[in-house]
Amino acid sequence: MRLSTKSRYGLRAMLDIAYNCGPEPVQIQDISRRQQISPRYLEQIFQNLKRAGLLKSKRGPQGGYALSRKPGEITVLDILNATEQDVLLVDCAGVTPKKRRRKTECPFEGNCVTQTIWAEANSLLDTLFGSLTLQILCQRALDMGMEKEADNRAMYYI
Amino acid sequence: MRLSTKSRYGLRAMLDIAYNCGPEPVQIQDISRRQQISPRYLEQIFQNLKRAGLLKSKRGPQGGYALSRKPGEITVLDILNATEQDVLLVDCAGVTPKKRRRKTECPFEGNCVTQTIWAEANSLLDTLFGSLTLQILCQRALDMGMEKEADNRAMYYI
DNA sequence: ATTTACTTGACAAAATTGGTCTGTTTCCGT
DNA sequence: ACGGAAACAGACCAATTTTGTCAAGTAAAT
Repeated sequence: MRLSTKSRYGLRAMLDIAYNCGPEPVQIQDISRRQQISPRYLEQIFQNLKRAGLLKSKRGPQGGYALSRKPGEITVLDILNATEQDVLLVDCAGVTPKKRRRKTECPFEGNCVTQTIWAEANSLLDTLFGSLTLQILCQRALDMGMEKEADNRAMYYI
Repeated sequence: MRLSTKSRYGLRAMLDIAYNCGPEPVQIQDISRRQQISPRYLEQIFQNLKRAGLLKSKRGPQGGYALSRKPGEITVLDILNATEQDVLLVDCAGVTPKKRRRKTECPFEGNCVTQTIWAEANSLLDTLFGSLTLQILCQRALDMGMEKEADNRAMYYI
């Protein structure tokens, strides 16, 4: 019952972009440096986020990644869905798991009390994560006094 | 972010005991048969539950396991804590993980926005699971019309 | 053209999960 | 007292997942 690092890193990275950058694209390197995440691994995570339509990318010099929607329109749930392959606590509780794994079909399908519990837990988490947008997180970061690093890549070329 | 089978099986087994049996001990075999769980594996799970003080055992013939407290005094959270080694979604969000693993110390300890989110989620789950007792689950099972198998082991010796 | 950066996908070490097996200890009924 | 029924302890193992790394390409901008 642990979140994968992909999810944790993914959220950190997305928040980093929302917090530090405007609509212009940021390079992997920058995020990697600020968030202390291996650039290779970040690439991989960003692929997931891109496929999910949360990021858009631009190639070539001065390229990079940018949010494809406004921070207020991206929820933590969106990000988790993109990075976690099992968002649900338990297979049998959800209607449609992304991977139809179900190798061990539960023999008590339908009349299982414990199922109802896991379903409750899932819906609780969905509600929470679905209500948290990147905008809200940015606000919190501001309140916590997290310093904002201006997007001054040029600085490194002086 | 999935629950281990130990937790799921553990809860099913505990509910089974609470639902089907009185204070007299039940054998692994019976639960195994009713819940379709490998007896060997169940043994292992029951060790955890026993160490956590949720089950008491009796050896020898007519031995078995029984709840060590009343069903109203055992919560789902108790069971998860006993069977899951990581109840928390994320290491850095909890004060005291059972295993002090922390190999990858988070570089943003303390001033990390995402931490607050995981902490919120954890506390939400704790509240839910902590409020659900075996008694409540038994009631639900009754309401769902789950048939109760009387503890008639003698039946098999006719 | 060349530089820069994204893309794809193979590879792999390490941890975890899910489960079995062997043997030991304890206790009950006869 | 003794034989068997059960719990107990712990080693063991295969499969999967996680957490990455690496190399070789491909697209875009200058």
